[in-house]
Amino acid sequence: MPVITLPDGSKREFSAAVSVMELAQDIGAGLAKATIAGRVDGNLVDASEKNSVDATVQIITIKDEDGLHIMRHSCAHLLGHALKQLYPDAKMAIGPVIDNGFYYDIDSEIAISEEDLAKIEKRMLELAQTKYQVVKKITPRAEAIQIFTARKEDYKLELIADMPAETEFGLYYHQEYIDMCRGPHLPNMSFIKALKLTHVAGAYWRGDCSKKMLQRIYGVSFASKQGLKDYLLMMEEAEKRDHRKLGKLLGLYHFDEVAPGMAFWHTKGTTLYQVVENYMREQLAQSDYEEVRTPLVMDRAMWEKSGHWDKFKDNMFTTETENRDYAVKPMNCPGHIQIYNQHLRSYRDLPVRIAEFGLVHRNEPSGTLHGLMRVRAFTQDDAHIFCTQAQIKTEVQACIDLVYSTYADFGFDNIQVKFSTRPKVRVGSDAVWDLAESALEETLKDAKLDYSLLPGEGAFYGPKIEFQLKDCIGRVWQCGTIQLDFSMTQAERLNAVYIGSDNEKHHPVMIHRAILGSLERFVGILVEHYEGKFPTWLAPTQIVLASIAGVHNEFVQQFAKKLKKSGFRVESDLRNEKVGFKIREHTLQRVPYILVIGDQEIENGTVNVRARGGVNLGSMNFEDLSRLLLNDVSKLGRVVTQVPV
RNA sequence: GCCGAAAUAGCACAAUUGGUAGUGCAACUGAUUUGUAAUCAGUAGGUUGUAGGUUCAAGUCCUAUUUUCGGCACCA
Repeated sequence: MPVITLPDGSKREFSAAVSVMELAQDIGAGLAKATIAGRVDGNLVDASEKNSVDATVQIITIKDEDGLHIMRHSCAHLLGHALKQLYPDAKMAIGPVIDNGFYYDIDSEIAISEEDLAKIEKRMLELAQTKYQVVKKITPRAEAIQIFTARKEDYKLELIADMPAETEFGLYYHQEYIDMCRGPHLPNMSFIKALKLTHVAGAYWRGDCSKKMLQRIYGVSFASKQGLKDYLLMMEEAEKRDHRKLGKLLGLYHFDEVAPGMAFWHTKGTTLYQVVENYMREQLAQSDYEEVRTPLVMDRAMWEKSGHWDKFKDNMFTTETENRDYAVKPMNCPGHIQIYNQHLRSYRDLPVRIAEFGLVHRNEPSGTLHGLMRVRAFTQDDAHIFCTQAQIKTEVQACIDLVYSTYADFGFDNIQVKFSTRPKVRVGSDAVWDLAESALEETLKDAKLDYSLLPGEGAFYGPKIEFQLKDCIGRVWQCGTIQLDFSMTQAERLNAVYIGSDNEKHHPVMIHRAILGSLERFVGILVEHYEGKFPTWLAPTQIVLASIAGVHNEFVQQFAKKLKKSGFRVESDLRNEKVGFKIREHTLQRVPYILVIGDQEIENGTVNVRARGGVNLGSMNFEDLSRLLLNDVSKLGRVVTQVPV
């Protein structure tokens, strides 16, 4: 006699075990029709699952987040169902839910092309429209093995083999198609109304590059056709922000076959880059760093000693001359230790903070290159802080503070924090790693940051905190990082020392930190974040002066000269074109201010100010305009909502 | 690196079953002297990523290669 408590607190009593679906029918036919699954005492279950004891039950419909999730998961099954009809020899691996959608990994001799997706999608929708019922059968282990053996589903068998403790498995019957899953799933495929298979790509079985590469079919699905439409439109809009497209359109940088993964910065891109770099340089000065420059190429022996050669040589560019081997630096730390070691340090000198806008080269695998986000040559706003163990917390905290104030100035407020611990390939003893990890995590906790753990993702010399930002389509990129290193300074590595108050030699702890990370990547993120509509302090060209006719050109040039003298980045457009044409071009170039100058302005000694977004701020003289511009520049990127559109 | 796809004028794109490589913008020349998102006319621009091959004939088919794109693995 189960008593079921509903979320509103009301209770219903049943004479026998009752399923979620039966409960929904008891409440009303409409609800039953909308029922996807249930949450019984907090656990998600299929709508068909019987419950014989007292419980709290929530009915899940497509309107619930869980309902949408379940529907997407069932979409993966539907994909399997359709795919096996079209490609009977395909073997199904795994088909989980991801953000906005789902994928299924399959193994097939036949390569599925993007064109084939439309065909599969069509079959999926046809199958969904038959409104067939999904039947779940809890199946004993031996029988499940028998079923998948008969069906030649090798990957399902491997999954079963990897769960030796399980005695039974949930098999979902989609007409003739059978999939194995914990569930829950839709009771009926007609809930699926809006889906699209988006792309197909390779993916290693179980994410292991030593295993076979499967074909992964990605799809998205929504509760309504409008939801899908909105999503596709949003993606289309997001792709317009792509820094590779905008970089070309705005004349910021380009890439060339002669140097794959290395940017050619054009003058406007260079300006943007320098504004970012100089901003950071100012922060360094305020935070008591000393800036240095170290060689790009250093003797291979030094890299062997530092541990880089052993752990990192596959990613290093090398060169050789006069029978001596060199490597191009992939990191700045060894160079900074050379500078640290140039004189004997006292404990009174610590912490020593050595910073460099360090150009590093890393021979990244060809398949990883991605615009400015993943390159082979990039400049880190790098620094190494040499300190005592007692100083770690204060120094790490200062770095965290610098990350947050910097990101706020650039207009970012959505920052993901990750804490990465010891990787398989590493230097240093476990005792040292214990020390480093706990020191870093403790600071992270004290800073009250919301972070997630990435076990095994640390640097080879120490654990790290990562600060990640998202690109236009939601891909996450690591930018800032703080890494704790007890190893590199040891005698057997690069042997950095200081004399302690006990008059003995000690090895300092080294904190590796970058705030922006790579200047290249950070600029790429900035381009996408602002869609090229940079706040005035960052805009490569801040002001364009447009003359109406040739007779106005002299005044324009004088006015432009005055603005330049005041430190603004100014262009004059004196071309023999209509002012509408000029405005269109500079609007497309996302210039924050366009100054229009004709007879009226010259007569009054003013300029007519058109702000980005088409707002006419009226005519003003040089002093008023300077005040306006200075005020705008001083805001940096902090007030995101006030960026002109 | 792995799987799949793509590469045509400075840029964005066309080019039937293999049959004379085009259009728009940009560039250049001329006219126009212009008031807040495109003035008009004309001219020029290409070994179709590179290297081979098949064919009477290749942008199109085949092979190799480079780069790019989407993922995967990697990411100090």
